[in-house]
Amino acid sequence: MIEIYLLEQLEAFARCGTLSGAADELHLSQPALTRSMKKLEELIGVPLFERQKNKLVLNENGKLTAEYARRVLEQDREIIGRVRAFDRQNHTISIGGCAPVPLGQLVPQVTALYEDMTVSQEVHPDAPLLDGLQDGTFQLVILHEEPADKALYWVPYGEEKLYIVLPKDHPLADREGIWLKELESMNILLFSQIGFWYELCVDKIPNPHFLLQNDFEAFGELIKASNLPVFTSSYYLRDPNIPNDGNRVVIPILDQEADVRYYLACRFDDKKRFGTLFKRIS
Amino acid sequence: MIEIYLLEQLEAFARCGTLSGAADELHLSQPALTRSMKKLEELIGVPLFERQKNKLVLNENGKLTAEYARRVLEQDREIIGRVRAFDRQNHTISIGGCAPVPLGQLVPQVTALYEDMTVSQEVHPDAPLLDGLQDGTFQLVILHEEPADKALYWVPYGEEKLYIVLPKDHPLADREGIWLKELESMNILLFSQIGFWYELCVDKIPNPHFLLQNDFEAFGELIKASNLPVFTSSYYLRDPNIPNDGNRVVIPILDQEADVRYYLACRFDDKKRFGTLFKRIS
DNA sequence: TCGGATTACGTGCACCGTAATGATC
DNA sequence: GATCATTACGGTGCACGTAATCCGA
Repeated sequence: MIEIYLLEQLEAFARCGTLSGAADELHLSQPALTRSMKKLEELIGVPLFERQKNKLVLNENGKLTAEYARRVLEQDREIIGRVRAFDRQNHTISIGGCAPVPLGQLVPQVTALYEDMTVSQEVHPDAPLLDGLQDGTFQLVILHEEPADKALYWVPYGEEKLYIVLPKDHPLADREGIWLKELESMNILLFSQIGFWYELCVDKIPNPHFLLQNDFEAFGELIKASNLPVFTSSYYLRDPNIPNDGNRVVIPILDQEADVRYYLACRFDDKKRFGTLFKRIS
Repeated sequence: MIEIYLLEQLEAFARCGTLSGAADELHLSQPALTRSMKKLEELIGVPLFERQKNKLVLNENGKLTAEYARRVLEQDREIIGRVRAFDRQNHTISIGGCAPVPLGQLVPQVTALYEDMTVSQEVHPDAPLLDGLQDGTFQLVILHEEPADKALYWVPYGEEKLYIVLPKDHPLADREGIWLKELESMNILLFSQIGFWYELCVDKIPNPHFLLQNDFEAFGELIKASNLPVFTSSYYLRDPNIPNDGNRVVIPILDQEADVRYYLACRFDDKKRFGTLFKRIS
C-alpha cells in the first residue's frame, strides 16, 4: 500500500514544481523528498518523472498519480472532520423555535433532562424549522402552527398572546382591544429578537415605524425613559419583575394571529429518545 | 494526517470483530493493534470504541470511521493499478483487424517502426473494432468496409479475394467461377481463425458443413491427406510455400463480398502519431 | 556562484514483537 | 485453561537530517 505521507509529498511536489520548494513547504529536507519520490516510483513500478540533469519533472504517469493522490488525500483529510462532526452531533441537541419565549422555557428543561448533552438553540420561521427537522439540523422544534407532516410527532406547548402597551394619553388608550391595522404609521418600540412576531407585525401593520432595539437591557431602559408604545405578551405580563409604572395601559391585540398556540415537534424516529421530555411537558 | 496503515488495521478489526483476529490476518501482534487503535482515537479526537473489560467493540463513531477507511483504502489501492495500466497503455499499440491476413502483414511493420512499443493484435468484426477505436481499446484497426466516421483517418490497405480449392474429380471442378450458394451442404475444410470470412461463409452458404480446424499445422496436413474442398485466398496463392499438388483446382468465388478491400484506420487525433506508418504504406 | 537534485552516512523515533498481567468465559 | 485486551520493555527498520558532490543557469 502507498502510505499517505508519500502521496502528500508527491502532491506538494506537483504543486511546487521543484523538490526544494516542496521540501520547504513540508518542512522537510530535499534528500527526504528525493528518496520518497524514488520509493513511490519503485512502489508503483513505472517511471513517474523525467529526470533531467538538474531538474525533476512529472511525466504523464506522474501527473496522473498526483491527480489520484489529491483525491485520496482529500478523502483522508475529510475523515477527521466528518467523524468529529458526527460525534458532536450525537452529543448536542439542536432546538429551533419560531419565537424566543417558548424556546427560553424549553432549553432549561432539556438541559436538565439530558445532562451529558450540549443544547443549542436557534430562532427561525416555521418552514426552515420543519426542513431542519428533516435534514438533521434540529432534533426539536417549536412551531406556532400544527405540523401536518405525518413523519413528525408533536404535543401542544403553551400559548402566547400579544398586547400593546400605550401611554395613558394616547388616543387609543381607552380601547378594550386594538387591531394591528389600527397601528398604522405609529412609532413603536420593538425588541428585534422576537421571531415570527416580527413578520406578523410587518404583515399586519400598514406603513410600520418600528424603533428596533437589539439589546434587551437597553430596550428596557428605553421603555422606562420614554412613553412610546411597545408590544408585550401574556408571558411578560405574568412576570412580576416588569412593573407597570402606571403611566401606560395594556391593551390586547384583537387579530386572530396574535393569539398563538405553540407546538413542540420532533421526528417520529426520535419520539422514544425524547419520551421523558414529552412526559414532563404534558 | 491519518496514515494508510492505521486505516488498514481499523478496517481489518471492523471485519474481524476482535483485535486478535485482525492481528492474525495482518500478520501483526495484538499489542500492535491495541496501540494503533489508541493512536487512531487520539488522532481523530473522539472515542471510536466501547471498551468492555475483555472486549473491544466499535461504537457509532468507529463504524463511521471504518466506513470512510474502506473508501480511502480502495482509492489508495486503485492508484497502483490505474497508473500501471495507463503506463502500459502508453507503451503498447493495440491493433484490431477483421481478418488475420492483413493483420499479419501490418504487425511486423508496426513493430519495426515503433521499437520501444509492445504491439498486440486481436481479430474482431468491424463494429467492435470501431467501438474499440473510440474507447481506446485499439489504436489501429483494419476494416473491410470504408469507415464513414469523420473522426477517423484511414487509408486503403490492400485487397484479398476468396477462392475455393476443389478436387479435380469434383462436379464443379471445371467451372470458371462458383457462387457461395452453390456450395450448399458441401463438406469444406475450414481454418477457424479467419475473422469476418467465417461470418461471410456462414451467411452465404446454405446448410454449411464446415470441418473446423484450430491448428494451422494440422489444417495443412488435413489438406494434403484428404481431397476435401478448402477455401484459400489471393494471399495464399501468391505464397510459393503452399504448392499445388496437381490434384486440386483453384476456382474463384464470384460473390461480390468475396472480393475485399481492406482499410487501415486510426482516430484523427492519432494521425500524426502514426504518420510515418501511413507514409510507408502508401 | 547560486539553486536544484542526488548520494553517502549517521541517527532517532515510531512501530513492532515478546513477555507479563488482568479479565472474562 | 482458553481467549482476548492491555501494559511494560526492548529492538529495529526506516524515514529523516546533515554534509558532500554534481550539474546547469
